[in-house]
Amino acid sequence: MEKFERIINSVSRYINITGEEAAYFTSLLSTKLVRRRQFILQEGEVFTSSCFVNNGCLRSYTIDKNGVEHILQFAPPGWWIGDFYSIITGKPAVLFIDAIDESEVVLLPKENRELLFEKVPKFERFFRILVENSMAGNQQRILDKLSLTAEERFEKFCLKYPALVACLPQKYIASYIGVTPEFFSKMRSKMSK
Amino acid sequence: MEKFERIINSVSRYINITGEEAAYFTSLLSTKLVRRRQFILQEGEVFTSSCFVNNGCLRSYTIDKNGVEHILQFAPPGWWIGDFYSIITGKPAVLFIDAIDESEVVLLPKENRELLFEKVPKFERFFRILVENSMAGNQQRILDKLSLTAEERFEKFCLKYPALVACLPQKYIASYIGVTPEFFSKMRSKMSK
DNA sequence: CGTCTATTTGAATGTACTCAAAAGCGGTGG
DNA sequence: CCACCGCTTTTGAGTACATTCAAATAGACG
Repeated sequence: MEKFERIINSVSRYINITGEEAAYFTSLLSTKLVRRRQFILQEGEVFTSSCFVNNGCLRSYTIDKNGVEHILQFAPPGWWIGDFYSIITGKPAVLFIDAIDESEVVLLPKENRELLFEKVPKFERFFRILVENSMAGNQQRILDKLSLTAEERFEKFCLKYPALVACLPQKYIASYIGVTPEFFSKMRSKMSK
Repeated sequence: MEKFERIINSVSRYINITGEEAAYFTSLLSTKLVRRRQFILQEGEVFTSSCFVNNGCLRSYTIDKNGVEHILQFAPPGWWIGDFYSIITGKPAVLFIDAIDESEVVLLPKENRELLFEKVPKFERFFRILVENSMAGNQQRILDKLSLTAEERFEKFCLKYPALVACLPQKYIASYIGVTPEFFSKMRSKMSK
């Protein structure tokens, strides 16, 4: 299947799967088009699917008691996005997830992921490695927020996600690094001198 | 083995293992006594072992360019601690890990963990679940740092780790929630009114 | 072209930090 | 047993980084 080529390639970078296993895997998947600003998840819904981005770009975030958005993650093509809390507990999600650009995503529902683990146990390995890598990144992000200034966090962001810096509205970057859009704007003009 | 009882129990909460598998697992482990303030890892060393706490308490942290410590994690009994970056990449660690109290830890070196995955694949499942749970917690911590005030973060910390609040020096809690010890002290006295 | 949203700019404010000094607390040795 | 030492916590004054609110400007899209 054309539309599952990317996810198969992504999986194959960590584990070897036969054509048969790949066929079984893709039988558990579905694709979905998500329009700009369209939600695939709103806080309070149960959302237990893991979501792989074929193209476009999504983001996950919360909205605090003052109505301010705080972005947890961007998901450009080839990345996974979801709500771990909801996937693990089966309870309502704490996050919103929507599309920044028109996107195509691949969905792997929790029940199917569990079937996959039963039938093809090496997928346990794939998801273990995937989440261990994410974990290393998230731990670094916590430390960065604790120890770096806003300018330094922005510089790191630019190095880590050069493609995103070019295409994201800067209020999203401000939210991700943890400052207000106004302060971010002032900071940028100061940095360019 | 007495000293591996706790880790076996911990693993058994997520996967069923036979006596034989447990025996193989424990053959890959070693224990170590860590005295108060003693390091099991200093930044720049390669440290690829996963570390399970039998008793006592450890912490992982970085030291920034001004010499200030920033605590990433506390590891009371039953918790795992390590440096994901070093485990995954094999490169020098970015963290320090030392004992807050006299502790006994169980060490699982990376090579042994990989042997374990080969021989008893369901351990892939155990570690996947373990790290998915950690991931959910870490994502929440990022969002808390982005959206909550220092007071709110402290209140959450008290709810989540009541046992730690009672026994940790408060400068460690300050570091974990991301404020200076001086500010933390003032905040506490303000909150108690 | 007009509307809607994003970005910039400025002034006032607040949260948290730095530096300095004092007070508290626990362990150790005389 | 108490005096001293080192480390943690408290307190205060001054400061800095980042926020809020408001308004102006710039861009994007139908």
